[in-house]
Amino acid sequence: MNETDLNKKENIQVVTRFAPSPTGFLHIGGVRTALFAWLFARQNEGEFILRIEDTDKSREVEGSIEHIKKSLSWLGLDWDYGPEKPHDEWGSALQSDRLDVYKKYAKILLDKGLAYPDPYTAEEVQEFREKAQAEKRPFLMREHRPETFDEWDGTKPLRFKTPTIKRFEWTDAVRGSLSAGEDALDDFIIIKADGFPTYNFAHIVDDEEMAVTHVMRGEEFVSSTPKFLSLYEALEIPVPILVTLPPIMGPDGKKKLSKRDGAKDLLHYNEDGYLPAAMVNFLALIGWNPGGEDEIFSLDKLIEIFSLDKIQKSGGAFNEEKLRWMNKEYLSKQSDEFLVEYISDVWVAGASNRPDNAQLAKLAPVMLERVHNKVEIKEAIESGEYDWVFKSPEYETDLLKWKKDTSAEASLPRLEKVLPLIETADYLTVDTIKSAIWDYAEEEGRGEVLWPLRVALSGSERSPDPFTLAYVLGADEVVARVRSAIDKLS
RNA sequence: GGUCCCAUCGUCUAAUGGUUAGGACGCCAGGUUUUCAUCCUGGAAAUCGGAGUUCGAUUCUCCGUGGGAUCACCA
Repeated sequence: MNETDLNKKENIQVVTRFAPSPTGFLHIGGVRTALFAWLFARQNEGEFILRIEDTDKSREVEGSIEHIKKSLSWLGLDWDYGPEKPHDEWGSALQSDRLDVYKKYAKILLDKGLAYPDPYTAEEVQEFREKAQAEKRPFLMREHRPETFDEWDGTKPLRFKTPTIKRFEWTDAVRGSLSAGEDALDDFIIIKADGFPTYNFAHIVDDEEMAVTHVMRGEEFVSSTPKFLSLYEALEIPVPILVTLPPIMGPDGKKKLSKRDGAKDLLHYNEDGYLPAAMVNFLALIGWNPGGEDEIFSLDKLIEIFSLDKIQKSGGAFNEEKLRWMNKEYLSKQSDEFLVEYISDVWVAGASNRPDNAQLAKLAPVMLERVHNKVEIKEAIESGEYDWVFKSPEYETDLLKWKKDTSAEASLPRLEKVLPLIETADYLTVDTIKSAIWDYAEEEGRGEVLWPLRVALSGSERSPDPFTLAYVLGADEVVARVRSAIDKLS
């Protein structure tokens, strides 16, 4: 290879695609595939295509395309060509718009004598299948190839006539050298009776037309790769680089994550308060990792460090615990403004027990320290954990008893001492409140002073510290609550 | 069942012939200004089994075992 060739090789325009069928929402598994393909394209300053494989009208679900687009956009994955962005040369990225293209390629096979109309009815095919099973041998349609057939008029399915039955060996960017024998080869349908192509045919035609260089997909396609290879040969088109991604397994690690087994719509995670950056980071680390001990990567960083050779071969379980942790990591880096907005979303607008904006701003960092997502915030609110914000606490007098004391009454003189301190304190920040009380607390014993004060303000066994409570509540309310506690004990 | 693939703590993974097999999540314990939480420190926790190659296998080979994928006019 001379220098020119080398340069040419390096200058190859990388093109990847994500090609979902519009049969519903996208879940973690599908999106991870999209993420890897996108990362690779962006890293190589190539193109990323969103191709919609809508060749099965019966399975199509209304609104899926919009939903898929929303899901990718949420994560920050953009596409250069998609269902609404056709390409100047190859046209639409929606397969149902491309029927003529598939016919053109079918014609090539027909002309070569490498395709034939299937003469059998579905029932007859089923009989063949059952007979083969009864005889305990593999069912192969190519054994029923008709010797002669009419010209294809488009009313019957068109089958690929596998030219040579042989063993195929190929290289997968992740799995390395793979091979499969003759059993993996058969005459498969390329155009259905309704005129739509099958996946097996359409994706090969489109990848060629769209100049896709790297095909990234799940391992479910490995076993049909010999069929694809056979088609590439028949069509005389080059095989793109095949990249088999490991499956994402369900939480039990046994089965591939699927809608059937409860895989959630990606956008549910948005509603539940997961940050797109956290989700991207989490997804990137299932089935891939850069090798070091860092685990927190921004999208830009991922573009920089992503590499095909670090993709795992075996499947990885979807661990929601780790996602929660990841989300908290990202939450802790957000601005106060963001967090106020974040929490504000959870409280139903206009509800009576909703803190005002000033209170929310004070509350945000305190609440976020205790939760991983919006679901947990909602739970905390509903369980009354933040009732102290808007109503005077109700509690048993005995709760005012510090654990080292014998009775709650021991707290009385301490609260009486605290009252003037907290009354005249500066409510500018948590620290200014703290400094008004701290010396006394040190002198008397921290728990002795702070526990009853905290209970007086929150009425609860668990809560943020008393200084924070006071800061959120404000001087008037604090004084009233401490007085109320003193009354209880008197 | 045929074909193909995979195999390190419970989970995500690092280390590829030589390490006390490392990190993270989760779990447990201790500590940090009172409780909760945060934070810090520590701990328990893995190379599926058996042969072979080798001075030495987590790493290479083979055989088992286990798991997965696929065998559609679905993608």
